[in-house]
Amino acid sequence: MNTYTDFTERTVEYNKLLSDFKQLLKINGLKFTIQREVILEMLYNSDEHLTPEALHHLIQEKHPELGTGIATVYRTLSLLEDSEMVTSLSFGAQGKKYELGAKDHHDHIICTTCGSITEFVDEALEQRQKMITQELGFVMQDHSMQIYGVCKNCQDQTKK
Amino acid sequence: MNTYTDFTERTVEYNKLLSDFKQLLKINGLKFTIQREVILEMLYNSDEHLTPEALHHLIQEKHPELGTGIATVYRTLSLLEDSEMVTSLSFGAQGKKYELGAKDHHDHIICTTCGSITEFVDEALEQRQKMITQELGFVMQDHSMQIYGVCKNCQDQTKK
DNA sequence: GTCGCTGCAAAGTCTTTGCAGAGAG
DNA sequence: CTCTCTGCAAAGACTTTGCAGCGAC
Repeated sequence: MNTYTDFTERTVEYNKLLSDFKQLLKINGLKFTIQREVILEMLYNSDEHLTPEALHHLIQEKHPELGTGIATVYRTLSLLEDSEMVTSLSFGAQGKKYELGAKDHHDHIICTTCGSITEFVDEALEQRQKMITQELGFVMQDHSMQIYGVCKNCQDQTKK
Repeated sequence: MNTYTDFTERTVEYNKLLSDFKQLLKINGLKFTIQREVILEMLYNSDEHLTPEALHHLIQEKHPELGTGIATVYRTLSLLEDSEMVTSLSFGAQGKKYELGAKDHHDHIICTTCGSITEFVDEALEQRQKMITQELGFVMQDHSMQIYGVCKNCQDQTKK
């Protein structure tokens, strides 16, 4: 699981991520373990926004031999979040969901019927946010935006 | 605590809110209790965004004779949230904060140093959000936006 | 070898629920 | 009077922590 021999664009991207992670660990005198790699890999390969529990299930499924504990998942997510390699999202429901932070900045639109999360980017919105922040005398560090609605799919479902 | 005899603008507004609440309770065959009124009142009189626990403390402080339980606070907040009279905000930290939903729509800018929450409204942002939602084929129900940064106050503190 | 990491289980938080008595309508 | 509410305490859900053995470096 450690080394890829084919170099599609995706694996190149993943390898960069992985080496960043290793770098990060080294700098802080931390160790690179199979569990940590698997967690990163799962986050990378999932298009979903995962809860710690969902992530744990996924790992149990794909790598049952590791017997990874939920505590390790939490610990690694904290580590990754502190290092800004993943971002946590907290919506109305309880619990957080995590996504890889390496992706470009984007916002989220959440379907209140099926719970799916779609990402989008809008430059006009970004610009406007910067302006507002300045007007209010803040120094902006980050921002997040969520729109809640009903997605095309669920609208169609209802019509049937 | 039940009846105000002066009619400043603020109490008029509060009385409207209160009668809406009573209306809501009546429609659903629920009862109007002192505890429920106090919770609404505290939410109305607080400019803060309150956690259930903070709200509970506040109530204990202002109306210790009621001995209001935390469970009642949670139950009432759920009730109010279901009825869309209050809105819950969940940020990165754990736990939710609540605010009265009767206020006009607005977004939040949160100081990552002192934790204070400032509200703002921006029409351009609102418009843009509507457009995006349409483009993505969603029917918009709601949205929320948070900007994280350092407020003027905390910037000044740091300089000293 | 050393010292951080891991799984497990126990301990914490925060929130919800069951129950019997209190109280609104 | 009836049926909902309430406070209390117990139970739940989700996270964090302590510890002894394991494993990366």
